[in-house]
Amino acid sequence: MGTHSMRAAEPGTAECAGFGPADLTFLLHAAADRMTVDLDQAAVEMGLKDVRDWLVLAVLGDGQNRTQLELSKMVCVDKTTLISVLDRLEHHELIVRTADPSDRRVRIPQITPEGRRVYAKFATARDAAEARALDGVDRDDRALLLNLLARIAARQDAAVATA
Amino acid sequence: MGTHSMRAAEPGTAECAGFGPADLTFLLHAAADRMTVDLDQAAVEMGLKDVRDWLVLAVLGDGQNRTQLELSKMVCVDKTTLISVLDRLEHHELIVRTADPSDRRVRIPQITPEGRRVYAKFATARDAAEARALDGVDRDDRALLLNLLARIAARQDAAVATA
DNA sequence: ACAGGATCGTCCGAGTCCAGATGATCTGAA
DNA sequence: TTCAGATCATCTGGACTCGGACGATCCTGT
Repeated sequence: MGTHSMRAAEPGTAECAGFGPADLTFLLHAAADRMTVDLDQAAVEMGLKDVRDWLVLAVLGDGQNRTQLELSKMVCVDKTTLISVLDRLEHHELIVRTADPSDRRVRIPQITPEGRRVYAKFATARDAAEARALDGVDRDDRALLLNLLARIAARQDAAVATA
Repeated sequence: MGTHSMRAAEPGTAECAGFGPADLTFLLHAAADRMTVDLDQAAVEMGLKDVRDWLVLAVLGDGQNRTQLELSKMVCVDKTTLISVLDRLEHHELIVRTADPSDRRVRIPQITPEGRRVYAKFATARDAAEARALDGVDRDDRALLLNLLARIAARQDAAVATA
């Protein structure tokens, strides 16, 4: 996309009428959309706005210090958009922006205890959603799925190859 | 989403820094994003705007008559957004909006010969992108991947279950 | 025949997104 | 030191998105 959404057509009632081209890109979007519908709903139920809010908490959860810029790359959200996410999380006191003593430009977002609590709560909703999505799929196949997805997601470059 | 983007952070140079939570939803988005970066680029190179433009052509390709509403559900694009896509495609004479003789409300978008030509051209770019993404993955695993994705994408309801 | 309601495509307005600019700060070379 | 250029977070303007409203049309019951 550059960058465009390809987001769900019908959020709540979301149809995304069960098929479409057996196209990898299409199926990835459709599947992602489907999951997001569930998780966004769970998010609002516990005071967040989006799955993205939760993803940020998830990344922050490991306690490693990260620049906002690093964070934006990790969660695949534009740096300018991330600002509003962090503003919201900070307002709800789920994170705090601390100053980096060694570089006064950067702000290090850190998760608060309350943030951890919300994160954990949301995690169970996520597990439930994944369980529903993969109902009847055995452990090996699930592992393979995640493996392949991670592989595709990790292909940093490739496009530049021919250049 | 309802509906939000979770789109790529850095479109062109797109990083989406190689990892993130081993979370199904996250990986789906990241993988979809990665594919989209490649395909969007291919799209603009041949005069389209988005992968979505191409997806519409793909769905229209089978020659079946479809309502714009049906179409919007199929490609997972909001019905109002689809209008601008169709406007653009029509302007480039890749599709035409024909009238349904049996219902004067509906308009049946149909692909033109030129549309088919562009579609076919894009298909090779898509194949190349998929080949790059799944390089080194054997045939069985690819089939399983597509299978599982289709399965997740097809889960129409589920959310309404508890209600 | 007709009214009430559903469904089609389209439009509008409020909200969201992002490319690029801005200001503050760091780094390295002179 | 000083200064030019990189890099951080943030802001801003213009584009995009989508929920809800709209006219046109169809359908069903009476």
